[in-house]
Amino acid sequence: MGEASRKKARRRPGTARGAARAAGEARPRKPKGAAARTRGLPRDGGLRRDLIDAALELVEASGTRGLGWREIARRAGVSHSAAYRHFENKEALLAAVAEEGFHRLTERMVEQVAEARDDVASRFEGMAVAYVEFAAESPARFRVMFGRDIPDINKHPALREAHDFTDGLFRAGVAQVLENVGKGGMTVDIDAFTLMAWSLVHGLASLIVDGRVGDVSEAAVDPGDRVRAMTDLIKTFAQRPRA
Amino acid sequence: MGEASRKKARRRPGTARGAARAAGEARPRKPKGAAARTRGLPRDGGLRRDLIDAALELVEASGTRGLGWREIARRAGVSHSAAYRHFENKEALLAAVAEEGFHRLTERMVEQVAEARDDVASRFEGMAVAYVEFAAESPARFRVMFGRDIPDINKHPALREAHDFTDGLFRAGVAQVLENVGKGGMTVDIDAFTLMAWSLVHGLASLIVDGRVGDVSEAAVDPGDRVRAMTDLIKTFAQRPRA
DNA sequence: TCGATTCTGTTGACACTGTCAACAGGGCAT
DNA sequence: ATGCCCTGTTGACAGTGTCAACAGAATCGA
Repeated sequence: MGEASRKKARRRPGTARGAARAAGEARPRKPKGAAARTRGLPRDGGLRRDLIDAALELVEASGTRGLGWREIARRAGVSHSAAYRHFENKEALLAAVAEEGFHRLTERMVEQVAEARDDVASRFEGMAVAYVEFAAESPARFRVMFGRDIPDINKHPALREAHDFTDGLFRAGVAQVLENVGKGGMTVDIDAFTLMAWSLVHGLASLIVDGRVGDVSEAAVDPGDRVRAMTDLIKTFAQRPRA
Repeated sequence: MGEASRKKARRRPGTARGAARAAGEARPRKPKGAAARTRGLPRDGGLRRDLIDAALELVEASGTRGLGWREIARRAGVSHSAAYRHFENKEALLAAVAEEGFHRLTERMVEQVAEARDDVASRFEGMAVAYVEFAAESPARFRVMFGRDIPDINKHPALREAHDFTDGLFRAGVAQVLENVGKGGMTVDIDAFTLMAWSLVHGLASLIVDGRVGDVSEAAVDPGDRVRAMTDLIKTFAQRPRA
């Protein structure tokens, strides 16, 4: 393994493209006209959708490790590398998967809040239940959303937006809780409080996703029940008699 | 992509080995004598160690995604596939990396506890600080330890043991806290309480590792300070005047 | 209406990966 | 001394992500 200078320095015959290109949407040619949306073959509604759906299925089934363009393309009924007309690279596809994940998570949080009793504690509990249940049901997707398959979320504006929306929803809920519970002349840093709440919820979700809870015996405890057990615990301490 | 039956069904000419083999240590030949430790070339102390060290460096530097046998082997001064005399496969190598991670984490927790003031709250805070600081300093290693690069920890007994030891340490600390704080006739489920504490700590660590906290302005808050801010917050609520 | 342009998909290639079989030499026990 | 086993090398194979070159179809500008 000594001998420097092997058979490197091939490739890149003509142009010098491919070197610097944003990880954005698809391969650009020329922005020019603004109406470049419904060109080319109709293809029943867009290959892009099909590719995302196929990727979603595969990610759910076997995680992000065994996810390959060839299999995705096969499921979508096209040849490999067709996907490169719709996604810059694999990371861009995963960003789309993550984006859909945040949309779904937001939906679930809104649902749970709507179903909750009309007090801030119940509403927050609803969001936490939605968060953890979502993670438990779609662990691989959850990992794509929060893991390092997408090293820099800022390179994917749509994903960034979806993330921020979910984030804002959660923060608003936490702020309400704090407002409601924080009487009594205490001054608490809202950011620190939010981070604590998020850590609690995200931590439980992560531990479930990574298979760290429920090793033996009790088999499968409902994730929602775990969250409720936690909030009950907090209430117990909040209402405990003074020492 | 049509035409079934391509040029498959090659390989596997002679023996039928490689089919069923545990994901344990290295390629077994015959356990036989118990003294098979210092055979072959001396190689300054074992290639296995060098491989783990090289893998550690690379994992820290660029995560588990760009981790390749060839580069690892090059750093260790051997040829690719030499590693297969010491590790069943890549997962086994990662398991070794994770195992070392748990050992290191345990060390740090013990250190912090030793340095802490002599009350249970401080000792627990010390463990939490160790946990989160470790994650922040070695995010890639933390991910290997808790992520899904190793799908089933039970296939790696040494890793399982290291994990369980750390886990036990943490649980013992939480149990002490509960014992100390749980006066007042309340009955709390110790498992639920432990899970809550672990979720809080692990959640903060995960959020930091995945770059979810500290997006703007405040740049780099010390992870230990974040933990202390959290425990202070909890104390504030624990000691708040009754409503 | 018609040619030019631009999308979108296919084909085939390249560099690179994990893993394995076949081989080779050194150290150990017999 | 002999033979076995350990540990390393070499070279291969199947499979990966990505790209260049090509080809048909839909649209736009004239």
